[in-house]
Amino acid sequence: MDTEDLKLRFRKNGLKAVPGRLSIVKAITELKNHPTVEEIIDFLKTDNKHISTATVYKALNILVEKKILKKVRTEKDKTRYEAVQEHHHHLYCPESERIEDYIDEEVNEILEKYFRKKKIPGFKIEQIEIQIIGRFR
Amino acid sequence: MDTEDLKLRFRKNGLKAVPGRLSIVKAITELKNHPTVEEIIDFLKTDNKHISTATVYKALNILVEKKILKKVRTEKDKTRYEAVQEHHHHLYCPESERIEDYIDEEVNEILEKYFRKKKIPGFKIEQIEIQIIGRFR
DNA sequence: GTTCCTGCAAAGTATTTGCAGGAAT
DNA sequence: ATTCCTGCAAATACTTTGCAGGAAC
Repeated sequence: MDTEDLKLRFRKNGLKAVPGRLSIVKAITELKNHPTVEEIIDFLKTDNKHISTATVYKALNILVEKKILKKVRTEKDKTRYEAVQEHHHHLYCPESERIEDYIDEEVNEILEKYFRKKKIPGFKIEQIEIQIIGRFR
Repeated sequence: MDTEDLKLRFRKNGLKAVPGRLSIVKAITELKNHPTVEEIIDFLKTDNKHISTATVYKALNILVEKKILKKVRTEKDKTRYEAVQEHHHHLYCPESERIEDYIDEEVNEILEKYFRKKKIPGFKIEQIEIQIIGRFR
């Protein structure tokens, strides 16, 4: 994610382009692993960027609200975060707690087509997300 | 879920068929709404069954481990629980935090067939769960 | 200059743990 | 008899909040 794009995106959402927020989003995109708050802070520490826990939490909440980030939750306690990008799904291994993005236009089309035909009474579908549970080898 | 069946299931898993556990699983099946711990305790209170928070948490963790219950997590903080039954998916409305089970053999078959053909390199699929996000009306 | 961000410490909520007594096997 | 469950209170883990100073607009 390009820094200037990101700044624009912040401003479009009425957010100031402050270093804290920028570095948080950059950390999440660079880490890739759907990091926890702890992992984000550690990453920034390694980068010699100090940022307090409270600031990270505050920034994360705002960014989720503005749909720049998204929460990812597993059966474990800690919330993980990812940068919102194209429509994607997750490969998840409960044992290692590893999560990978899974992008597959074909399956999207199949599901979209299926649910266009097969309506669910009383429910308006906005998005479909698949969680593919298994093991990495 | 029948009480005797449940007791058998407990014993098969090396768990004692104690009242606490029985009433918790019954509460979850009767509540249907993927209840939180608080909702489970409130439900039991109404039933004049007192049970301490710690006991509920301990029981829930054991039952999840033994695969009699399952955690259901949303972007909100509180963990919700459901009784494990047939393979199903979730309709989820973030606004109302309402979750409904969605059972659809047809979509299971479509996905199964699709992923039998289309392998994901380095990943062994065990289960596929769809989260259908939208709004109830 | 105004509004919003940042950090610290304190508070809040959800969940876990240790231990002593009690119930199921 | 043994093993495991139950409840209480205390502890822990994660996240939020209030406030004062500082940075972006």
